[in-house]
Amino acid sequence: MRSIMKFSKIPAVTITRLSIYSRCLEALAQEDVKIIASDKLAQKCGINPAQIRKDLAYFGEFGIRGVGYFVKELLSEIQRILGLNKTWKMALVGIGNLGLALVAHENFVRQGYEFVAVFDVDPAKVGRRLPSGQIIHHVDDLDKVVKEKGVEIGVIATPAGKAQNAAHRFIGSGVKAILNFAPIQLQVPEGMAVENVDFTVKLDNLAYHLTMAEP
Amino acid sequence: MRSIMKFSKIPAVTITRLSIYSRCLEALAQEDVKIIASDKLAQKCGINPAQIRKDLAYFGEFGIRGVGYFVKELLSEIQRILGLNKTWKMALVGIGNLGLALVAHENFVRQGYEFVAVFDVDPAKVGRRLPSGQIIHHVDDLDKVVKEKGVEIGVIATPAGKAQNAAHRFIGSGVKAILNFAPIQLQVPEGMAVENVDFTVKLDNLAYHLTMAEP
DNA sequence: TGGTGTGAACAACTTCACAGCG
DNA sequence: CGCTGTGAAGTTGTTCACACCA
Repeated sequence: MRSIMKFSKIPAVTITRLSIYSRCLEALAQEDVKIIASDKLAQKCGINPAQIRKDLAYFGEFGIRGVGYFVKELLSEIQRILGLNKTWKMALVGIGNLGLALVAHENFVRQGYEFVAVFDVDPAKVGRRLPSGQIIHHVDDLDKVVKEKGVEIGVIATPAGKAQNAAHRFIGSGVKAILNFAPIQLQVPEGMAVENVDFTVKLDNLAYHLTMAEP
Repeated sequence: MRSIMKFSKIPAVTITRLSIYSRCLEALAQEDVKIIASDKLAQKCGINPAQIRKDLAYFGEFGIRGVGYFVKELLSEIQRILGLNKTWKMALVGIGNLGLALVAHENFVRQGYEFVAVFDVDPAKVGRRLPSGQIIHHVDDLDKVVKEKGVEIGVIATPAGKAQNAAHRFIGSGVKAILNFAPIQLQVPEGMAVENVDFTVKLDNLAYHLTMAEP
């Protein structure tokens, strides 16, 4: 049964947790841990051990009964499942403070993600070259550049008011996945994957928690 | 029954959605929309209308049957529920690209969040003043400064390897809420609220989606 | 009349508990 | 023996459908 995927509706959260497992396993591999049981891994991730086993079971049987999981092997299986055995090409729209920070962020490259193109509308920025090497294109050229470079994931780091427009450009250019940092609910057609990175929402959660915890 | 909270275990996701509703309502208020029905609001948020009504019902009765909700009134009710009728004081650890972008991000202030202190370990940075006015303190002074300034929310924007240490500092200083940008699962004591802002995980979700959608 | 508020049905996800295997 | 893999039980969250009221 090994490595046979049972596509019986995998919960969305399972994928998120796989990503977390892979992180913990990377740390373990670095500490030279060879084998780990679901209980220990669970503790490290703050997740129930049965949950881990169930999540993995959607994709195959990766453990050894009575023993646990080989750290390196499990890590590479998870990375394969997530599609991290290739480099994903990303394009960024919005070269503000946040956009710059994202392009400069070395975590992406280490993880198999790469910014191959960047865009803005500001004429003062267009044509300039970033420290990381990319030339800033005008958003009007997005369609052309995205197709030329084979961009697969669009990243939006514009102000909220410009985000939907940026999304439209990506949609038109055939990009099928968007990572959205703007605090707005994007309207996209069926089949388009959108993930929101939304610190305002997270902060509101904390504010609520603190307000409730008051005496 | 108006304004009476029925603390009967409110789902965590409800709070997240309230934050999204408040955003949509802000946009509607700006477009001078006075009244909105749950169906329309649902469409704008990409959420089921019954879900919206149920979420609101946890906190009171804010609508008028046969009519809908007064936009401004509902907005201010939600903001009150979330605890946004005050300014929350935040401290940031880690003045890298991301940290700088966060401090410069004007969205926070507009929303009632303010960075009152910033920290780093780099001697070359400590003592300098940011464009936004804050002096960079050494992390060793975190406890003192946090108490002096009455910091309520800690923000971690360090590399993964330094994040747990930063968390420990915040824990020791009495801060009860952490917004964590580092790609690591923080270990914190009971009663501490942690929210992770995790774009690597979000990207992995997109990568998985794209991999599955392949022919 | 038309949309809210809500019990009741449904769906999704999590945890338990233990058979089964290395 | 000990830990995985997994059905079954439990829990949590979502949607339906309609009574009820402005």
